[in-house]
Amino acid sequence: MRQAVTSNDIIEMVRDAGLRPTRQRLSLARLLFSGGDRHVTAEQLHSESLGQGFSVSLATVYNTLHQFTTAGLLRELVVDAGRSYFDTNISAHHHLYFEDSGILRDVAGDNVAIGELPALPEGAKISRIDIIIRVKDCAPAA
Amino acid sequence: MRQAVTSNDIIEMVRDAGLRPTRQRLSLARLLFSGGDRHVTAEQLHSESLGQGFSVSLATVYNTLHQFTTAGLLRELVVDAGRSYFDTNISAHHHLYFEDSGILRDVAGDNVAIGELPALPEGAKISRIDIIIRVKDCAPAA
DNA sequence: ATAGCTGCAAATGCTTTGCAAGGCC
DNA sequence: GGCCTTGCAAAGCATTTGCAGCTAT
Repeated sequence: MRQAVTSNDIIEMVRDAGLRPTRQRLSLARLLFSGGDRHVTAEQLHSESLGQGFSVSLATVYNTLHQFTTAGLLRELVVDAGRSYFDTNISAHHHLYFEDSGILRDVAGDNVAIGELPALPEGAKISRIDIIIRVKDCAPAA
Repeated sequence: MRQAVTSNDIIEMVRDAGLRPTRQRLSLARLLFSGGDRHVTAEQLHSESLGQGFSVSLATVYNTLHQFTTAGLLRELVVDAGRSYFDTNISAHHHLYFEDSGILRDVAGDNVAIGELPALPEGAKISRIDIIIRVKDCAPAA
């Protein structure tokens, strides 16, 4: 797991992504990458930032999330129409989605094996394989 | 593959789903289930119906698609934020998604094997496993 | 007759964009 | 100083909803 706790790490991470280390981006990066792996929506991250006392506009949150995604710091995932999550864990892994609570949990990549892949059309390259295991009726412990 | 070509088949299919066989639902069902397997968006189905000379409001298309989905005649799948496809193939299978063209293709369920499943929280039941293989850079033949 | 369905248009919710002001290098 | 960023508010898009009128049974 990526460890980026110090301010310098955060600054460097943003700079390495080819982005200016502005106050907003650093604050958001700190929220995203200081703890363990996270799955957040733009809305969630926005209210978190407000809760922590620094204000970032929602538009900037969206912009930043997409910039981080393009830079490879985040992975976007779509579970429901009209709701995008951003996953701070960019290693190969899959997801367990609790339909009732909307909670998302990682599944280690090697817990789900993909067998034989279908033949791809000539020239096509796999950019990613998303596996979402949808679960019902029982909310996770928390 | 489901074969439902005659009007009677269509009527029965809708009736079996617990829905009244109205003109609109029958027309849409005919578009959806007369050919082979299809992946359509609400918007697509709506313009198809207009093209065929019968008019159905977009709201009704959405309602109908969701009613069919709830009844188990369709399967909804989300590949991109803000775009829902409805798949007339409800058997176990997965998808190849061409990111450039937005085209979706079925992958036979047995071409992708799921190995060991992660332990689920107590009481949880898998409602579905979605596997989307995202492909880049090459549009399919058609 | 009546319960269910449809159509329209307005409302919703998430996301993106345009543009003026501000901040990093 | 110059260019990238930000913030706000407005626009955008897909989808849903409210309600009056219509239709299958």
